[in-house]
Parts: sequence; structure tokens; C-alpha cells
Amino acid sequence: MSRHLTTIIDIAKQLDISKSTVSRALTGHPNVNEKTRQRVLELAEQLDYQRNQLAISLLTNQTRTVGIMVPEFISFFFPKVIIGAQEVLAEAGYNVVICHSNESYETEVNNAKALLASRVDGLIVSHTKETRNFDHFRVFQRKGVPVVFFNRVCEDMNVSKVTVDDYDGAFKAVEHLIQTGRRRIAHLAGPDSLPNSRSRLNGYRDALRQYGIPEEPELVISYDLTLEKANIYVNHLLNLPQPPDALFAINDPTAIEALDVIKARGLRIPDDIAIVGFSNDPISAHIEPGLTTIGQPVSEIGQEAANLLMEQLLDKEENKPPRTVVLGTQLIVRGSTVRNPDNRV
Amino acid sequence: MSRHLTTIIDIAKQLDISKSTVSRALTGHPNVNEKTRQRVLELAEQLDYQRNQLAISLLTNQTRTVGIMVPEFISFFFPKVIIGAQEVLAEAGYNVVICHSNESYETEVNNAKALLASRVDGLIVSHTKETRNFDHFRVFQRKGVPVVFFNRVCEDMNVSKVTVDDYDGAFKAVEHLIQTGRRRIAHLAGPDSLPNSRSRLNGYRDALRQYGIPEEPELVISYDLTLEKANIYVNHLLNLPQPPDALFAINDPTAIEALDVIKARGLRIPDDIAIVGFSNDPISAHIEPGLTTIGQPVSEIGQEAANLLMEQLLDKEENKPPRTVVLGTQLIVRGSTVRNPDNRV
DNA sequence: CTCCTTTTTGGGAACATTCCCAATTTAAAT
DNA sequence: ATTTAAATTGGGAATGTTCCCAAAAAGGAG
Repeated sequence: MSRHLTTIIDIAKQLDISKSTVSRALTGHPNVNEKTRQRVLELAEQLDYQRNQLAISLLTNQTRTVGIMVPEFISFFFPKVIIGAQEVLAEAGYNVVICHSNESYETEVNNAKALLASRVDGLIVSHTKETRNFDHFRVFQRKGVPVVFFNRVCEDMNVSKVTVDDYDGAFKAVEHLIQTGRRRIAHLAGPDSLPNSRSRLNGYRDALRQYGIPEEPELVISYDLTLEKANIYVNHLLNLPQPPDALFAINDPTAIEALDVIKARGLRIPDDIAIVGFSNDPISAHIEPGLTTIGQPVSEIGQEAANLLMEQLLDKEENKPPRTVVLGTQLIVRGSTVRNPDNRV
Repeated sequence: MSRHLTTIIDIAKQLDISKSTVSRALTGHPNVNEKTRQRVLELAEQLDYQRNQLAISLLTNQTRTVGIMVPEFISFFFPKVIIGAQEVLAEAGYNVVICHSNESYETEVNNAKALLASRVDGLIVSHTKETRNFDHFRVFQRKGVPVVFFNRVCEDMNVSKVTVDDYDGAFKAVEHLIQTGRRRIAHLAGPDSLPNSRSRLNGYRDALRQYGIPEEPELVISYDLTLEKANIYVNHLLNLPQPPDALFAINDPTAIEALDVIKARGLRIPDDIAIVGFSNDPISAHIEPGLTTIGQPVSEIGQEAANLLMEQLLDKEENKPPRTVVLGTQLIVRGSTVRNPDNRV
């Protein structure tokens, strides 16, 4: 219950030596008598000494801490990215501070301020869907704190980025639907503000074009990723005079919501309507029918982001140029598009 | 790209006033001429001034940061607890540092050291399943840093705790199975080292006893919560000369794994065997059949933990005694135990 | 204009640590 | 014993901030 935490000065006084010597003993500096070091180490142990990282960081001007900001972490995606990043960063001796902005721009700005105030050495970010202004991230850049974007990236900032090939993933998804005989393929798209939504929309369009299928504007709906809206829009699509025979959803939760709506209406999946998601959430293999989806290497995204950050962190004087890494995706076929999928994953 | 971050001294020099005045202007201290304050605020804005939290924390000996340690955060449970806690803490002006120990005792100890070194004001913990020795948490207590346990709690430490009524939840689960006509009820239990596993086991036992059903030792298996083991043990149970007609699993992922094994064997659920899980993961409503389970107030656990911590944090001089909060659970009936559940949630 | 009060400002200590440089001690060589 | 080199130690600055106390400036009353 000792209110006061042990400092090197306490140790120095008790052993009647200088704080410099104690510091050397504790940090493993060679210029200390081995006997002295032993005495210091022993007393430190005995007094529960814990170095004060605040003082060290203040002095050295580096915290060996990296901030990770994500818009949410209820879905499996962001936690898994964080874990991937953390593996790499821990290996390199960096600690991690995680912030989630709850898809709120205001919270994001506040979190950015707090991270800057606590002097993180670097920042890994996926921004909220509300974020239009990126000044709160540019400050880091100006102050020489490297920033890496992933998943949702700011196209206007000259920093390192990690994404998956959303265009290609979407293309493969729609191509699969076409190849299984679908012609009226709807797309529940994400907000226009997110580059990855736009890329997926482009992949959808180009796949249709390549197979000579005209795009029907009424079949493409952008929405804000809240599941209530998904519900409304799926019902709207099914109520069309000519309803779609397939749906490509921006992500798996949306696809699963659609699946529930469609099943509740008594339609058969995949016979009446086929569904493809995006991201291969763990749940997607367990629902009935299994959800065909586009798999992405989630942990790798985190690892790559951390690697890119370390690159900037280590070669600060060299001033390495930022890099963008684009990872591949994978079509995973399950029962929501094909009656008896062979490669059921 | 200014390597050097602006300090109050920079501002003071440029305005030819003392750093004390700048400090006062910035912190909203009343003893500053309003004109001076405006000049300071303006220049601070212009120079991108961000206060150095490290220096302040060093001086004031408080970081207004709380550490949250969890064993993992892939499952939905821990992220949701964290969000609940964060709501309350953010409201009170505290920042949060999240550590996950990946179910590794060693990582947990290292994380604890790092949090202590960075001088968090408080700690919210759910420990790993490997943790037997709690010395790394006791240090916090000794140094006057309040600790709150949740979900997995250390029974030997005199600190605040938040749990759900695991005994009662398990009792309700097994009672439900009995009331739907089951007699050979197996239990896939968690490790003995976790108090909540033990409570659930006790609830299971007492429910059997109360309804006059003898406990069969061969139907109770404790395991380490890895899904591969769950698979093996479910198969083992089904291979018994007298297989069970119901299974109460320690948690939902285990129950879902069991469900997959049972379905793969061509057995009918719930006719041949009924299944109950624990925790009501979001996935459980979507699988086929829906999983009957015990719901627990996940966000509330986090909120309560944060409240208990704040209690200790605010009344440090009063030395409030630690409190334990036990939250209620709820039986959620779905298709894995009853053919046509009315209250399908 | 002088004295007193109030407002505003500046100087310096304190927080815990590292690191440079000088001082001291110890060891080695002559 | 004396000189020189090496090992070990101590002192103090520096990091960015707050806060106390004293000093200075401004305002008010007589």
C-alpha cells in the first residue's frame, strides 16, 4: 500500500551510491562493477522497483508505442488485423494502444489527439465511414510520426497503405454468379465515401460488362452498412416487378441479413436467388446454407501494416518512400450459390 | 516534417512571455489576461501545438489511463466488454490501453509489467486459462493501483470483481434439458482452473441432483477450450455404449462445434440429441438449428467493471472496500433443444 | 500623488530518467 | 614508489510540464 513508487534515487540513497550508477546497473550498461550491479539488482527486486517509462520516454522522445485506430471491433475482421499487427510489433519491441472510434468522426478526432499527446511513435489506421476530412491524421505526418492506412485508406495522403484487391474480389464474385447462370445480379454496395466500396462496385460493373450483361441501375443500391437498412433494401429489391436472381453484398453481415430476409419470405436459396458476400467471416461457414464469399487474408493485413510501419520507423533518417501493398482474395463457394458445392470450406 | 514538436517554451519565446503564462493560458487558468490568452491560443493553433502528456503525467503522477487485459479478443465477448468499459471510462475522462495475452501466461506477465511501467491509473482484467500465480497483479495492488477482475476472477485477491451468476445459468440450462425430457445429459466443461467453469459444473450437478438424476462421471469431461479437443470429446461421447441424449457445453463455440460433429454423423437435433451453450454469441441465432443458450449481459459486465474501478479511483483516500457484482443470466430457447421454439430470439 | 488592493506575470523547483564529462579509484607497468 | 592506463563512480544538464511564491503592473480610493 506504499503510495510512493520506488525510484532509482531511493535505491541510490539506500546503497549510498549515485543515481547514475544505479541507472547503469539497471540498464545493463557495461561500465559498472559487477558487485555493485548485483547489489542494485537485489535491492531493486526487493523494493518492487519498476522503471518509470514516462520519464524515459520524455527524455528519449520515443515511447516505443504504436497506436492502432479502427472504426469498430465487434466484427471479427478488425480484432484479427490488430492481432496480426501486434505479433509483428511485439517482436520489434513495440507496445500497442488500441482505439476504436465506433464509426464516429468526432471520436476518431479525439482519439487522434490523445494519441498525439501521448506521443506514439507511429499510427496504423482504418478510418470511420464518416471521415471526409483527414487533417487529424496529417498532423502526425507533419510531426514526423509515420502513418499506415489499411482496409479503409485515405487516397489523398502520401503514406503507406495495405488493402486487398477489392476490384478483383468483386469481379470474381460476380463472374461466379454469371457462370452459375444468373443474369439479374443486384449489388448492395457500401457508402461511396469508402474507396473499397467503390472498387468493389467497379469490379461488379466490369464483370457484367465483360459478360455482356447490361447494368440495371435499379439493382445497385449504396447504403450505410447498418443492418436495418440492409433489411429494408433487400425487401425493396425482392418487391421489384422483375426481382433479381442473385445478390452480391458488400460484406458478409449484409449477405447474412439478406439471407435471413429471403428465407423468411419462403424463397429458396440458391434456386430462386443466389447470394455472395465479401470477407469470409467465421459465421459464414456455419449458417444454412453456407455463404459463398470472397476470402481475404485478415491477419496478413495486420502483419503487412506493421511491417510497413516498421520500415518507416527504422529508417527515419533515410526517409524511405511510402509503399502500398495489395493482397489477394479468394473465391469460396458454398451453398448460397451452388446446390452441392464440392469444395465446401 | 518538423522533427521538433512545439512546446510551451517555443510559444513563450515567440510571444516574449514566460512559460508559466503560456501554461496558464493553455490550461484555462483564470489568472491570465484575456488578451494574452488569445494570443497564446492563436499561436498554439498556428504551430500545431499538442501538449506533451508524458511530461504532465510524470509531474502529476497520474496518467488518466486505464489498462484492460483480456485473454483473447477474437470471440465477440471480450471486445464487447471492452466497449462497455470504454464508454464509462471515456465519460470520466480516462483513456484505455488494451492488452490481449493470447491465453499465454508469459505474455500476460509481460503485459502487466509494461502497464505498470507506463503507470496506468487502474487495471481491468480477465486472466488467461494458464494463470495460476497472480503475483503480477498483486504488484499493482501493493503500489496502490486499483484492480478489477471480470469473467475470470482471482478468488484469492481482495479486489473488486464482476461476474455473471454462472451457477444459476448452468442450473437453468440443465433444468431446461430435463424439463424437455432428457435424462442422459453430458457436460463438456472448461478447465478446473477457471472459477466460472467450476461454478457452471456445480450448477449442472445440482440441477441433476434436484431432479433426482444420478450423475454419470463418464458424461462429464473437462477440457482446455480448444476446438480440436471439443471435436474429439464430442465424438468420444457419441461413441459411448450409452450415448447422451443431451449436451450442455461450457460455451457457444464449443456447442457449435458439437453441433457440426453431430450433424455430420447424421443424427437429428434436437430429436436424437439436444444441445445447450452458454453466452449467446451472435452466431448462435443464425446457425441451423438455432442454438439454445444462456444469455449474459456482455456490455454491462464492462460497464460495471469500469464503475467499480472508478469507485476505487475517485475515493482513493477514503479507501473504499472492494465490491463484487454478480449479474444475472437468461435462458434463450432455440431449435437445438425444442423443435418449434416459440420465443425464438 | 500616494497607498493599497487586485490582476497579471516571471522564476524556479519538482517529476524520474539517461547520458556526457569529469573525477576518483583501482590495476598495471615501469 | 611512480607513472600511466583502465575501470568505476558522481555531478549535472536535459526532457516538457505544472504550481507555488514572489515580483511587477494596473487599477481604485483617499
